[in-house]
Amino acid sequence: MIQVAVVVFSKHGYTAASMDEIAEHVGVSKPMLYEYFKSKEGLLLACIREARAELRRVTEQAVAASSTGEEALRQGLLAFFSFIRDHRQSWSLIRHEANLVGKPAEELETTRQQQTDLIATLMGDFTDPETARIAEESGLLQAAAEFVVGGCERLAIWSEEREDLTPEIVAEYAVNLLWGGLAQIAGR
Amino acid sequence: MIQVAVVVFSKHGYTAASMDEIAEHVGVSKPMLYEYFKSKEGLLLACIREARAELRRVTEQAVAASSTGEEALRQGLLAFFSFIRDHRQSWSLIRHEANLVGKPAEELETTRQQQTDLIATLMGDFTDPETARIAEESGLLQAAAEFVVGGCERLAIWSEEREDLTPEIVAEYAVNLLWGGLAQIAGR
DNA sequence: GAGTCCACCTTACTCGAAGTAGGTTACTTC
DNA sequence: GAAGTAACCTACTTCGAGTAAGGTGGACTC
Repeated sequence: MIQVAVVVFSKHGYTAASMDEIAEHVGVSKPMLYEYFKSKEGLLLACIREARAELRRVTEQAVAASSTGEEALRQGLLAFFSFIRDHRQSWSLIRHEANLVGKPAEELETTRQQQTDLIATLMGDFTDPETARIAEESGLLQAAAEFVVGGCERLAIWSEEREDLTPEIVAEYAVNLLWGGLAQIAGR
Repeated sequence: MIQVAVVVFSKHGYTAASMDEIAEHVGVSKPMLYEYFKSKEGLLLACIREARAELRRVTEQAVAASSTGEEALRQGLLAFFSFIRDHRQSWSLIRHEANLVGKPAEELETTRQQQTDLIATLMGDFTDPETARIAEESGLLQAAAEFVVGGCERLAIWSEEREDLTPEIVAEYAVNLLWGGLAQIAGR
């Protein structure tokens, strides 16, 4: 049911997708959709929740299987970019979650926060304690995590239409950039 | 006229905003809006175009006034974060441009590309020629630019609800992260 | 085994907002 | 002053989100 909705939403976009169409594809009548998911927004929310949960699962798994900090970073990113490649529709929904405005989106913020928290603690783990404490207090750790997430999302969108780029290559780019910084690229 | 629309769109969100309301606030009738901007999407598009143009103006100006690469980076980011702080509504629209799905958004991609191109050439400028050539060929330069843009957007969203953070501080965070990389934070 | 309840599902509606048809005013041009 | 036209409005159509009210079948009571 949610799967069907994901397909329709990602095909036409949230606004253009009609509940009637979804209902028909599911093989059920419209009031049923409203029974299960309160509203059109509710349905979209459920879809996004599902997609995010799946994304979270694969990245956490990848991270957990790593030993060093740098490897965790690389594996996590690789899992992320691979997910994008293999689940375009889910990814499309996650990207467009901004269509939800106001209160209902707050629950999603929680999910997102979990994502950044994962990265933040990850970074905290492989940082020496004193530096980590300072970074944490200033909010720098959170900021860095947010930055990583945003950068990767954008990178994923960019790489979508470049078929010569495998998830491995993109993850490699991201790791290099992140780990070494621009100073390295600049050669200084 | 566009200004009014920006206010309404950013207040209720694209879907919830009604053309009637906008028309009334403007002091004109609905068909007029359709005369000038083809459709609701068209109106939103015009608003976003306007907002993006303004954003682009201030960042380019900041970059042009800088001499070294690192300073250009810092000043550009500062201009960006200041813009966000001072033009919440415009920023809100830019963030939600994803509401436009399909063809009309292509024109926006162009604008966005200009933004990343600016960053890419900027980075190319302060990189030694040989390194730059290699980076360019592999697409790394573009990738880095995309990453920067995405990271900053996310960072901007995050910093919006933290009033203790001035644009200066956030820009500083971003510069440090970008320039030095995570390795620096990790203390290794 | 007839009556009653209830979960599940449908058809057929309301209502609000996007988009449009066609008319009106007022101003320019010859 | 008639013809044309630009700018604008009122009043409509259309479409889709959300809902009301009713029907069907199975389980449960006595």
